[in-house]
Amino acid sequence: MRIDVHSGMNPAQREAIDHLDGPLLVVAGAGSGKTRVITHRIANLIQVKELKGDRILAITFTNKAAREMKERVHRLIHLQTPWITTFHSAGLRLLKMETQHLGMEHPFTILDPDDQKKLFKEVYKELKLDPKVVELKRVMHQISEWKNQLVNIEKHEPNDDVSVWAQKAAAVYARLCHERCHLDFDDLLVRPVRLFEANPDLLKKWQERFPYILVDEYQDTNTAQYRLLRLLGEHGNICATGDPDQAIYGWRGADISNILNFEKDYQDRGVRKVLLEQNYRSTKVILRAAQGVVQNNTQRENKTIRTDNPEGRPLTLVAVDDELDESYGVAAKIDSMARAGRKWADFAVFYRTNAQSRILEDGLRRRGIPYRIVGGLRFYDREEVKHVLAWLKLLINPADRTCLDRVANVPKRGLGDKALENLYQMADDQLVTVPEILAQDDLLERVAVGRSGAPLRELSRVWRALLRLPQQNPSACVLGIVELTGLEDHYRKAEDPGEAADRIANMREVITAAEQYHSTYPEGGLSGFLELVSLNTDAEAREEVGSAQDRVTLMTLHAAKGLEFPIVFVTGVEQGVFPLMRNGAIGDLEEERRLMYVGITRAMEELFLSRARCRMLYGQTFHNEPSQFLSEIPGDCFESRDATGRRDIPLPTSHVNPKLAKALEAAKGRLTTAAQMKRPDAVATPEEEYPDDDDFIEDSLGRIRRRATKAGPEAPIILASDPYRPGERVVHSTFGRGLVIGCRGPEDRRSIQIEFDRPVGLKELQLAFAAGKLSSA
DNA sequence: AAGAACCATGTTTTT
DNA sequence: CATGGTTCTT
Repeated sequence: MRIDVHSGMNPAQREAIDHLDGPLLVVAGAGSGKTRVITHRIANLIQVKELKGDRILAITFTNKAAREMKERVHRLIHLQTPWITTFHSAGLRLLKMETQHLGMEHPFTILDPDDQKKLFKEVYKELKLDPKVVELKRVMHQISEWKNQLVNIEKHEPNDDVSVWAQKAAAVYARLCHERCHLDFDDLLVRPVRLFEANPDLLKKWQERFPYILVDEYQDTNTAQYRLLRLLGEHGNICATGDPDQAIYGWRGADISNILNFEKDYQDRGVRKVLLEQNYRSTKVILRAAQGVVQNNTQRENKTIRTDNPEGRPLTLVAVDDELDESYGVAAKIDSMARAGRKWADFAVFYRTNAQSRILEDGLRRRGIPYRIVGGLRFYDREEVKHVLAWLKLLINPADRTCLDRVANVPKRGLGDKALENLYQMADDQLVTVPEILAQDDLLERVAVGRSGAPLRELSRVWRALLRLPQQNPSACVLGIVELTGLEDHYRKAEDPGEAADRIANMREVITAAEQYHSTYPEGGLSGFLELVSLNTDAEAREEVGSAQDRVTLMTLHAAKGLEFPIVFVTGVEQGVFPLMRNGAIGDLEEERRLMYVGITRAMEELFLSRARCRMLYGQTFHNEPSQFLSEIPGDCFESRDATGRRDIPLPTSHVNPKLAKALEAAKGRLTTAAQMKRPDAVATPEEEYPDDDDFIEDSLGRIRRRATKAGPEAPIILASDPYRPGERVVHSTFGRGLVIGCRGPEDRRSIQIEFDRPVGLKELQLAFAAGKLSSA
């Protein structure tokens, strides 16, 4: 039996979507059920065509989207094995199955962006290129761009300085990658294309392997992705969905003309096109706002979205003083709506750049609102986790010098650049890998001489212990690494006891992840686990498990695509921030505008937009005008209007200058909570919630300044052995009188922070040293 | 070789 | 401001 896609479709639309063979293009506005079309098609291919699930290739852009799609398909039909993945992990899987065509000596490992940068530093060294002459980033970016555009770099005619060097660097980089059996992210797309182009039989095999291909977010495909699809999808059974108005990845090479040319590309295969304009997600007001913004784009196919949903509550525009007020305001509003019965998970807070998230987090934390951040600093990007993974990679690929570099001297064993250089020299001379040297006594003894002898033998001991780990059991390997390499001990000794616990907990998380992987895929082994974590897919999955709890979601506007939330806050809606300007120029205004469109259309019921009049950005305060996009939203979308068409409606901010109020209150020696100050009419908020809200101090000139507000959960941890407590007055024989802020660091190297009276100011002293000079005041 | 202290430098968005 | 790189000191 066939599964119905959507009751709201007209017969023509339904006919086109029900027709499973041949090319189909679904151009659909936000919230119109694109993904639903794909998932239902997958289900129907399996049910109606009686196709085996693994003959279907369904591609999305983010791991999140892939996972959601999998879940949806699984709900529709319970047996399932389609390849539902991102382009990158599809490429990785394919390359792993065709490794022999890559001509590498060892199983390859994926270079994470951090290691990639380190590798480029080596490239620079080899080329004797000074990073001041040509920026590393630029060269890396240029090469990545070439790869994604499928440019033949060797034959490319460089047209400026950067590309001259990039071309040279690319050659060295490629050689190093080959020697060390590395693939980078771009390779995961490019190498399959190259393999298929060079090997028609192989291509044929994979074309037959996947007689049906489905692609979501086709507007975001870049040249390499497009080419891969053209090659694999030559049979014409390709279904693409997308929305040109949501093309937001131009900066990484996505080419909107791919979707615009779809019909032409598949003309001879009887291409069908369906336009879906019915929105099932948002209220009418929200859609009017979205439409109002996006229709200012000139490069755009005319398309409107409409909905049968109710008119809904008007949008709210909030103008606040600065980013701190913004975070308070957002948190206060969420808090009050939650008191009125909303779940935390109903809320999402969006921002243009990741840097904005920290203060918003602080605001939520201060009110004790549970939240989760999507993206940003990821689990697998943490140093301690990377160290663990580096050892894992080394077990798989002994040629991975990049990983060896990372961990050889962690914890400090006394292995410096010189010692490693000798080791590499030896490996090159003997045509062996470094791990082989470490595993063989005769080779080891030849290099373990002089000062680095003992450290090298220690490294060898570690490596030999690791070699005994059972590679078919990833969690045993991770556990072994954490314990045998000394990483655990190393981090236990970290300066800050809290940090030490965090890092060790993170490494334990990797063990748990490996355990989970092992129980789900018993055959996957170490390399299967690595495959998963290299693309961060696992981190996202666990993130998602955590979010089954009720939490507010924080994320960038980019990360928000494809999602929906009842209540959405778009923050930092200021000229310069959104649209983002750098060097005084907006990169691509129309793309920024599409990003705004994406943001607005995530909201199902209510939308709040906020802007700060001034905002601190890398140490400087900027005064920002309202975003131009605000004036593009029709005035009648807002709550009330004045002569200019709209009014900033102060949300939780009172008209009292908060700084002044704060200073006055502080002078009286009483604490005022943010809630009392900014929401005089609000439900009384217990003062205990903001015990450390005294974030204003008077500086030496008598001005009122905001103190760095790193308060909250990072409140100083007090040890029993600390001689003084925060808040105590002390006298120092040199610096005079002062107020103890707190103590920190491990017990044997504990330090004390004291705010000394003017003019000395804040100082941090080693307790061991300073104790004799301190006494209670 | 390791750590502290200094300076410079530059900032989207993601796989 | 925060990160990274460099130089200086031990």
